Amino acid sequence: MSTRPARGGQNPTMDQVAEAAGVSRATVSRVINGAPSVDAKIRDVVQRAIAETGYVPNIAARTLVTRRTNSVALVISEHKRQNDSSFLNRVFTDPYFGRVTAGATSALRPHDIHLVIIPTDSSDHHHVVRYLRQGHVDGVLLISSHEQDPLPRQVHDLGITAVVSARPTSPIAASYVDVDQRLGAGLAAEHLLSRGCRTLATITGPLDMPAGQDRFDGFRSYLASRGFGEVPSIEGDFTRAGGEDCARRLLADHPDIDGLFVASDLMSEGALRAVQDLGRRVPDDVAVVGFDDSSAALDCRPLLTTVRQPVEEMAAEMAEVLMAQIASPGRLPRSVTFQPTLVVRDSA
Amino acid sequence: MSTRPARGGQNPTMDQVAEAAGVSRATVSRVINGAPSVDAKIRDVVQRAIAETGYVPNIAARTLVTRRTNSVALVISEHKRQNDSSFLNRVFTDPYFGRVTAGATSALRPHDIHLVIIPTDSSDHHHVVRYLRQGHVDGVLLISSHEQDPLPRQVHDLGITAVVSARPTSPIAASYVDVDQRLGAGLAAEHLLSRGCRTLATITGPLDMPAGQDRFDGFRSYLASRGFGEVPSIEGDFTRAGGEDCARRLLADHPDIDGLFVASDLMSEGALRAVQDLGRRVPDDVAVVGFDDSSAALDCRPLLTTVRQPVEEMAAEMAEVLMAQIASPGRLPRSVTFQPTLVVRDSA
DNA sequence: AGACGATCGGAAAGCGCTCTCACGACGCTT
DNA sequence: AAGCGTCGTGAGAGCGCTTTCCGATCGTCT
Repeated sequence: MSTRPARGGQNPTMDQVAEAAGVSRATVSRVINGAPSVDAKIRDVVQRAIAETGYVPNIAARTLVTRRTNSVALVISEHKRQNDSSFLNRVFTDPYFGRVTAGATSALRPHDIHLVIIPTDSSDHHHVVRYLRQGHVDGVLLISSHEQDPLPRQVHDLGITAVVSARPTSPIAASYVDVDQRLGAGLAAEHLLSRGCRTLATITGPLDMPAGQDRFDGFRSYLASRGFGEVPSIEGDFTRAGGEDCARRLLADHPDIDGLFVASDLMSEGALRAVQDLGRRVPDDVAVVGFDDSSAALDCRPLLTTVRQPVEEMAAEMAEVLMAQIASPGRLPRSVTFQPTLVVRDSA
Repeated sequence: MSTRPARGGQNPTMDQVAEAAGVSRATVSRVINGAPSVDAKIRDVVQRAIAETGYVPNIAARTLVTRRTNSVALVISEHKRQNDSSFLNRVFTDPYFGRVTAGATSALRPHDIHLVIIPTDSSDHHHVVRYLRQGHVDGVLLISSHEQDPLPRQVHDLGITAVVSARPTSPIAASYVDVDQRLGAGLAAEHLLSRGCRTLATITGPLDMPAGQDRFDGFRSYLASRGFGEVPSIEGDFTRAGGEDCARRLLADHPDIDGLFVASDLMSEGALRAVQDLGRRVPDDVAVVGFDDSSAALDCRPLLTTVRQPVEEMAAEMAEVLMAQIASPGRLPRSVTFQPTLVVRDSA
């Protein structure tokens, strides 16, 4: 910190370190990259020189020759809805993305790989694509939740190394990590049934998202397998306010509901509020099961019983798969599916 | 999209474009960088060649010579609290950061500058510092809300071009953008008084954050200037759950409160719920004024009257100042202060 | 018609790094 | 003692781009 670089405020280069240490540039490079074949004494001298000069490698130069940037992008591709001033508000308001970031970071950190977070909506895709093509990153973790999203296909066609957050809806040969959504929804249904609920209903996610669709299907098929017919349902939007609104309407139309499966914790939080505002007790009058097990589940009163999606682990796995893919480009794509679990708390 | 690059899957280089267009590499470079002295016909030919080959400039090579990356970092430096499994959860749960991102992006986009979002807590600072020193970005937008945060000073000492989100607590010569916090709190106090409230109280932000401290001070000084003495206060944590808890305790100790200033919208949301759970009507029994005017204000019932902080505009201004600083490195640091305004809705 | 300036394209030098290759020194075998 | 392999180091090419410097070409003025 004391010794500031020479060269008119510019950072010192490897040549200067080499000169200071009395060795060649190649040796400095070897020390920095941890090559094993460097004499211990020389390594010390070089390291001292590095410290003295305050040398930091210039990654542009390094990237130019290694073709590795040691960073990967986390692209959060969201769909812009109407009456949604900024999709960034949604991204920065839903705990899901924080969990993804945390999980990915934890896997990447040990390998000294940086995570570049890039939220994007459809108006923005070409910017992102350009960014990716310019070689800023070695690969992409692509969080794409919308069925119609063209980004996964684009990224794939461009030959950009990527791992997607869910099974792609169009048949492209890409690696992805997912949770068994249908199983999770079945778990919720089973639990509601087992605690004696007989008049079930569900607030689904947006049905143009695979996650919304699959959870809805999973819920219905489980009930069908147990001899139940169709149950009331209403399509939500994965937001707190939306959940509240849906619950209110659902209960207005079907006052006898005693068990409710809500396809996300955030919506559950709103739903819980509506149910209780309407004078019903939770879980005695209406039992509620959410989906996610995010921090929102703990913000609920009563505490939310919910289907746990191991988002952090899934994101970490995505990162692992991506790193493997980057290391061996010829590698065949593969998919990993995680099993959800039921977390029983107070709401059901 | 049809013509895939040659060179064994590698991206095409400028040389290949030059050959395809029948010109020299220099001319291709000029076309790409919009140099004025290129003949229109030649420019067309080159552009066609670029399209045909699917050429995308390699930014590592470009950065190496220009010493510009055309991206800036948005470093969100948060303090890790106890009982906080992941600080990322806070970052991705508070609408504030989405607004910052949106504002910065809008200013940067026209200049084709990328925003690299980097959330960090104290355990992580050296990673971030290394990232910044390696030259990944041309400058930094530093969102640092905590008084003790060493990052602003570190960044400054390292000579990294940066703009900070609030007046630095230690006296360093850095550019910053801020809102007049005290004025905003005064606005809230004035409004409560003007609508007839006489027994005021406040839920503050964390008092180790300048924002928390200043809003508290501003509120008290305004009241003092109107002849009021000390009012009940309780320190919150800028979270929804914290706000609810604080309101509950405040009202338990001081049942006669009829006007409440809550130092953030997120806390207001919780406080509003607590107040109403306790059987008080809002605003008739207790009037509530928040601070931020974020999306949370519209999630409140009743809709929240709040002090608007123009976060998007502030972030955009930060980006502008940063770009100016990058363009002319010798430029003296400057600060810009925005004025808050009162947004009257239904809660007060 | 000649000369001069303006305009435009090309050659080539590097930006800072990695990594292959060559080479000297040393220790071992035969 | 001569030959061989091994280890540690240095020299140098080259990654893909920008940019300066020059030369060529054109138009214009006297």
